[in-house]
Amino acid sequence: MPELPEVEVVRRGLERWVDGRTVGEVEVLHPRAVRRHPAGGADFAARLTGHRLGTARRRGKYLWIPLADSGFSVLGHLGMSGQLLVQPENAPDEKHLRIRVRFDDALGTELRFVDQRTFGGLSLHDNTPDGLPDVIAHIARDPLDPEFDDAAFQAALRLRRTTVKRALLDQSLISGVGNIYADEALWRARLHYERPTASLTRPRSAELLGHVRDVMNAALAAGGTSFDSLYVNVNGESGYFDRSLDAYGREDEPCRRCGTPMRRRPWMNRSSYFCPRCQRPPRAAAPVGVRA
DNA sequence: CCTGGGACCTGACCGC
DNA sequence: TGCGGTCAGGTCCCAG
Repeated sequence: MPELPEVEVVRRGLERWVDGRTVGEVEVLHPRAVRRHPAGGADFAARLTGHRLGTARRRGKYLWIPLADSGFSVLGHLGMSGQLLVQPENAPDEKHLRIRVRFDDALGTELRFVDQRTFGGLSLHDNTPDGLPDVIAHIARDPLDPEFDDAAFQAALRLRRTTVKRALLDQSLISGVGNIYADEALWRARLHYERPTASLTRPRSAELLGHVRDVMNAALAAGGTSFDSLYVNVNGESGYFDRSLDAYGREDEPCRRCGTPMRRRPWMNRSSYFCPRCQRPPRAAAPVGVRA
């Protein structure tokens, strides 16, 4: 479930609570939680034990902790329902506790990976020369990365033969955007989710990118978006940006700009929320790829 | 190559 | 009360 702002909130929690600590013992309680670690749970636990954790980093929705004394990292993805929690050692196990990391110190807390739907997980990977776990080399920089290349993104967008929301969710083009913030940015930009990317002018795509950044920064300032206790920071607390959403989840409620009831449309096994007046569907165009 | 559709999971909720 | 259908914030893999 979590998108970039929620993952960043978690990263900051890790930076504060586990930075510099040495791993004492690792328990893998569900094999799916380490399915991206091909050598399996026992290998994951053995290779992680004894290492000192460095400062947590993030690209898009991926998080990783470089090991301070080695050339590899613990990579994490929260999937749809994953949580990384720093809990007192004596706190009862969560129902969906999948991995426990104890530390070799006297602070009395441990790191827990909890995940109801098991789409997320942890794994160990060698770092590339630029300090990125090798398996996420294909993930694009995210829009809050100072080195994100706006011009390259806009150019790539125009070359795609797809629709704008699909492009926003394509993590190899721009990372960190998920279903909520895609709908929010499109609403702010007054763009329908099915607008062909090739029809976006440079000013339009620049404006859209600006809205993506604005909505993510605003969500970050509110501690992220959360509708229930499924998404929380490392201390188990929810963010409150859900109160500021303009599009996502607002079916039949009035558009905050024009008052027209918002609509929900099934879209790629999920939903798209939009204002039918502010975000007009694209006119049926000539089939893409047809030449005169 | 690129694009779109389905698979992978558990649980909550709704109507019958 | 139970049952079946739908929905949920993501990513990967494969067919075309």
